[in-house]
Parts: sequence; C-alpha cells; structure tokens
Amino acid sequence: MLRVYNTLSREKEVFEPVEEGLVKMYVCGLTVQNYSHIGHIRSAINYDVIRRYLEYLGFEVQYISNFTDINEKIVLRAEEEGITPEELADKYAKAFLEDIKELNIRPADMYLRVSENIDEIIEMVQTLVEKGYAYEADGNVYFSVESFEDYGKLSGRTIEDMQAGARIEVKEDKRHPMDFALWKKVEPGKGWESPWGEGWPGWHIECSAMSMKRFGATFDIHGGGTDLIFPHHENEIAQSEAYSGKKFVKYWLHNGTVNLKGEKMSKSVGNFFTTREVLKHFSGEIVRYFLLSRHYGSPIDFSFEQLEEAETAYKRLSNTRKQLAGILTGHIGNNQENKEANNKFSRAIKIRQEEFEEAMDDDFNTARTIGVIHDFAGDINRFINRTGFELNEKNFSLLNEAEEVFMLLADVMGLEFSSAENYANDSELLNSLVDILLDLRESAREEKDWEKADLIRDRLKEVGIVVKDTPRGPKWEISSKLRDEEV
RNA sequence: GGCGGCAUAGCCAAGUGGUAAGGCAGAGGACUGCAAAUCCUUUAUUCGACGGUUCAAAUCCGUCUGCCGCCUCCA
Repeated sequence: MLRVYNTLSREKEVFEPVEEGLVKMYVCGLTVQNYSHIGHIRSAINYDVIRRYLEYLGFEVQYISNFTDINEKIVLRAEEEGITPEELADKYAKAFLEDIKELNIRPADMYLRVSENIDEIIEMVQTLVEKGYAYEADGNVYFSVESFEDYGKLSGRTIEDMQAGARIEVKEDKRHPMDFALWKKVEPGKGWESPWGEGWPGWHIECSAMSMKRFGATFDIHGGGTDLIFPHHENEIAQSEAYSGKKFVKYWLHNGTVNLKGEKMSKSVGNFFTTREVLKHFSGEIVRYFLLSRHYGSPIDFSFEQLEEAETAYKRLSNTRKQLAGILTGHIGNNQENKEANNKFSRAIKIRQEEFEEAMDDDFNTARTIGVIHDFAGDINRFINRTGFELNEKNFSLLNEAEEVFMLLADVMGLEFSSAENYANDSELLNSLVDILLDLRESAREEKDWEKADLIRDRLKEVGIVVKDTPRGPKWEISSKLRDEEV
C-alpha cells in the first residue's frame, strides 16, 4: 500500500487517486532562461522515479510539466544574447530536453508553455475578478488574499504571521501587502492584449490555468521543490480553488533542494553547477544514482567528492549486472545441484523485491531502495561465486530470474547499470585493436615473458585502457580518468 | 521577528516504540607471475546535550545547543 507525504496535511497518507487506476500529475518545470542546474535535475529525476513506480504499481500516469517562457529575466537575457525572447526560451527548453535525456529522465507527456496558453489565463483572471477574488488597479490585476479563507493552508502560516516579518516592498496599488499579481501591466509592444490593457500573466497563474485546462479542476499530484511551497504553490491553491470552488490538488509533493557547502543552489546567488558542467565529469547514471541515494524530501549536499563516492558504489551494481549478463550467455554445464543454496537464493530474489516495494511504498524511499539493490547484488554475487561459473540448468534459470527482477527494480529507478559498457563499446575498431594487443599479451604471458606482458598493459594504461586479468581471461575498460579528460 | 525542517560511525545515509539498513573509506581474506580490477568477510552496547513517559525510546514529550530552509526570483 503506497503512502505519500502530503505537504498539505504534513502527514503520510494512503495514496488513492481521484479516478481509480489513473494518476494525473503536474510538476513545476523551469523558467527557460538558462541551462538547467543540478537542483532542477533533482526535481526532474525525483518525479520521474515517482512516475515510474506508479506505473510499476499498475497505474496509468498522465505527467505534465511546463516551461515558463515569459518573464522579465527572459527578456533581459535575450537582450544580452542578442536574440528574441522566443528564441531564447526555445534554446533553453531544447537544452533542458537534451539534459534530461542524458539522465534517462523520461520527458513529460506534455510541456505547457505560458505563451501558448494566454487565453486560458486571461479567462481565469477574468473569472476571479467577477467572483470578487481579484481586482484591477491601474492595468494590474491582483488576487486578494483576504478574500480566500484558507490562504496559508499549504505553508502553514497566517496572513498576520507573514506580514510581521515581510520584506517585500508594498506596491501602492495593492489593497493588502500580501496580495499577488495575476496580471502585470507591461510597456506597450511587449505583452499581450487583455481586458486590462497590455500585460503579462503573473508568475503563479500559469500553473493553475494550464494544469486545470488539461486535468480539470482537481488532480492528484502536484510536485516541485520545497522552495516553491511559498509563495508559488500557496498562491496556486488560492487562485485555483477560488476559481473552481473545488479542491485543486489531492497530494502536494515537494523535493528538497540541492545545496552547495550547506547553502541552497540558486540562480540568483550564483552558487550552482549546470547539468552540463557536471555531466562533463560524471555520466548521467552516476548523477542519478547519487541524487537518488537520499530521500527526496531532504536537502542534499552536492560535491564532486560525493559523486566520486557514488561512482564507486554504482560500479559495484553495474559489475553485478555485467557479470550476470556474461554468465547467462555462457554454456550450461552440469555441476552438482546444491538444493539448499538454490532455495536460499530463490527466496532471496522474492524477498528483495518485497523489500524494494516496501521501501518505495513508504513515500518513495529511494535511499532505502538503493540499500536493497546492494543487498540483492550481494546475493547474486555470492550465488555466482558458489557455482564457480559452471551453471547447471537450475542455476541458470535462477540467475535468469534474478536478472529479470534486478533489472525490473533498476528500471523503476531509471538506472541501467550499463554505462561502463557503453564507453567500452563505443567503437568497434577500438575493440578489435585492443583485442589484438591483449592476444599478444596473452601469448607473452604463456611464455612467461612478464616484461613484455607488463609493457603492453602499462602502455595501454597510459592511453586510458585498464586491463584486468580475470579467471575467465583478460577484460578491459576505459578508465574514468580518460573520460574526464576527453570532455 | 514569524513558520517549518534537520542533528545517527572517519564521511554519506536509512530507520519514527521492541533493541542500529546500505554505501564510501579502513581492516582481513580469495583470485593473480606481480598488479589492477573484482568478489567475500568485517567495522556504532549506540543515535547533538540534559530531563521525563514506558516493561521497552534513535524513535514519544519537555528544555537546551548547533545547523538549514521559507517569509523576495527560485526545482
């Protein structure tokens, strides 16, 4: 039974979508003004895994996200780069889609753009004005927080609380300092026509208008970073529920921020690493593994040291996968049946899957899940060692089953455990060349010509190819150091 | 100032009433001509401090200390 932590209730609740079997989830995307950074990626990975697990459980999932392509920053940035705001937004939206591909994040079913939903937004603002929840003042339209009784229910604060320490400069034309803009007046020629003159949508209205347009007044999951709880999501609730008179979102999920030396990465502070920068040094799989090794709700401290550690841990799992793949393409022998070991292993396969589900059912606890996968890898490694690489039919079918389950779990995490192979198999030419050299080295070794054998190994190492002698012949791979220098 | 969160081994990190997952680093072993890599084994009488509730607490309550987030654009 899946339970999720709902920010709205501050409790773990049993997950039951509004419509049986169908989950509608909306995740706040980014303002396409620059390349994505690791904080955005954490969010994207998190909801990607949630989506995958919901599907694993048998739900149909409709996953929608957005690109905010209208705001001052985009205009400024476009001027800097000497292109139009549309071109800028396009450029970074495209870049984001490339980034998430590297990280094996499945794209949303739909990315909604503010610029393509202006009519819906205007309609919504208009209705809010008609219903008395919003008012116009000199070409701007504001939502009146005092008109919405539940204002503050998501972030757990009252209007009075917030006012006490408010740091915002109060705009003259607002009736209440906490009122927020639904529609902003802009200079002629820069905005859209509206009943209140030319302008732009306010920041919060887009998500409400676009999500309700696709999903209806109520949907199941709304996700985003904890830094969006207030004011963004609080305001979304206010305007959406005021508009429809219905509950807006059933489960509010929030992922923790990515920190750098203890402080939140953010565009404004400038203390962030772009996804591209990080991917120059580590594969998407490693980054993904690292980000999933903590519970999604907690903040996570980012550093390259931590990524290196993650890479080592990750390799253990990809080795198990590789070993499994290798042995399953081998011959079936007929070594002796060890019933006890077989039964134990058979049970382990089942138990690991159960543990995995238990961890995921507990608010998508991927940190625990990774522990389970490590335990599972240990089970598999031990079992393979016991067989001495000579499989009988029973071993074979058990390992086959193990591989299936292992990859099923890996798939929910979006991990493939195959990046090392990808690097090694990049070029067929490279493969054959290294094979020739290793053949030469093997004959040298047979003749106990260690000097020649070591020379070959050392020279290969110099160019970044690491040779490993295993009981089943020499293996090689491209070292991670070389990968770093290449890029 | 208001609201919220966190504090678990050298490091990272699960665990929210029943006696401390997992990873990294360290130690030992297997394999090897030697390596490297890999695999196996092992590593917290104890959970920021002090009180309290309980047969039983890292887990609940209170006080204190430290760190962080939000209250302004943010994933």
